[in-house]
Amino acid sequence: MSALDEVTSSQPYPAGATVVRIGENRQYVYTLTSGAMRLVRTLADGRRQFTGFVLPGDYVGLTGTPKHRHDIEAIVDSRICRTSTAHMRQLRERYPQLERKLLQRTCMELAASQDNGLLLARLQPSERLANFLLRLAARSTEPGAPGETVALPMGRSDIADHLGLTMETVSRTFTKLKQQQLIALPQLHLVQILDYPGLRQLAGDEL
Amino acid sequence: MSALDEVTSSQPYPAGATVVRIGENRQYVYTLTSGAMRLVRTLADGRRQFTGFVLPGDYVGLTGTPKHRHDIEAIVDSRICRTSTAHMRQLRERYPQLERKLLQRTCMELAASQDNGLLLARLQPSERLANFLLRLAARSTEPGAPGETVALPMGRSDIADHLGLTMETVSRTFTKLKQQQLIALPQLHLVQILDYPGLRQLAGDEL
DNA sequence: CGCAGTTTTGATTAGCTTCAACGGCGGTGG
DNA sequence: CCACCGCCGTTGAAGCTAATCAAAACTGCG
Repeated sequence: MSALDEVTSSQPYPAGATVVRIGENRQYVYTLTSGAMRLVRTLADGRRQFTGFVLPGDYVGLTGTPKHRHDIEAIVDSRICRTSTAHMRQLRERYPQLERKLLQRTCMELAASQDNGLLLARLQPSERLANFLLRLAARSTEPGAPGETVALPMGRSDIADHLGLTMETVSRTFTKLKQQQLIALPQLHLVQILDYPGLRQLAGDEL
Repeated sequence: MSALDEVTSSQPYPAGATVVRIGENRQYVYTLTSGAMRLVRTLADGRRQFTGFVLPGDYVGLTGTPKHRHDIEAIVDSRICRTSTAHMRQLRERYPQLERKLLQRTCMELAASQDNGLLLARLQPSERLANFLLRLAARSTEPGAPGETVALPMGRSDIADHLGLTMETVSRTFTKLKQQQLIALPQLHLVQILDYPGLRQLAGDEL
């Protein structure tokens, strides 16, 4: 009963709130039910990079490490469910095959992180943004549908910090993709993919 | 007996040889016994990034994915041992705690990859190189010993492809660090760390 | 000793960042 | 309900850093 309580309790966080700080002991595993969050790494002088964004349905904190390796911040008003790590431990003991699932998940994350490495090391701004938009599209609806519309809960500077650029460059790149008729921006936080193959080619295909 | 054979057989690879190609099915897990290798991702137009380097004692291919996600190339003449994945599977069934070890390993790799993301996204060339040298130093001998000397089996362009720079920039950055008395270069492929704290500070400490 | 490949160094270019100003949107208070 | 204010995003101009292009120096090797 208490375990169920844990799973179903949904905590609200206002935009800008910090859910966990880097280095804190992991006490819970979280699932985002609504809103959006970012995984943040910061340097002493303020330079930072967002390892990724958390969208509804995503898990976070589901790792093998004893401490959190990111700050987790709410981008907009959000709600998350949490499960205690103690409970997770019980589950893992009871269902050993979970261990394997977890390993597979982590391997997928590792692959994604390494893809991101190539992106940051070698891709041009327009290629990075194309990549980002396609990944976001793949997470929301079924990809490839022409005229697909994708929500951008995060601001331009959030995208910049994820892609290793400045806000200005992100903005300029958006208008460039718009001019090339690859995308349309019906609203600030809404992207319509006009030319899926073109965007995919720009993104470097395989990535 | 055949299992032992597998473990102990050591295969030679000449410099430049490709051990596995990206996308191939994983048939073996490898351990490097001598030499050095690189983990390569390449774009269609030739741009590439090296996810990491493999040094003697390192494992490679120890993942939960069914296919290799990198090309693996020998940098210098190398020898590797290999174990079939079938054998690994047996081991994992017999020793369930291996699964957990594997998960921990993968989480460490994930953390390292994400650190590298921040490096590629936000660090300046000198900061990147300082980071790289310190990580290399940490892998060879006990770190912090002043006057420590680190071997660089890879060439300058390999370092460039790992750090998201060009060969020229890497070379210039080496001479810069040399002029700042942070390092010395007794030979092309040998770095002596003169000012460990200074290098660490340049590298961004926490990373 | 000479050659080939790699590295270093130099000059130039291009692209991103920085700095700065403008515009649009939403929220708040009158 | 409207006007004002502040924030975020866009756009513009200038500066700087790393990439590019090119040549010289060094290293290892035959």
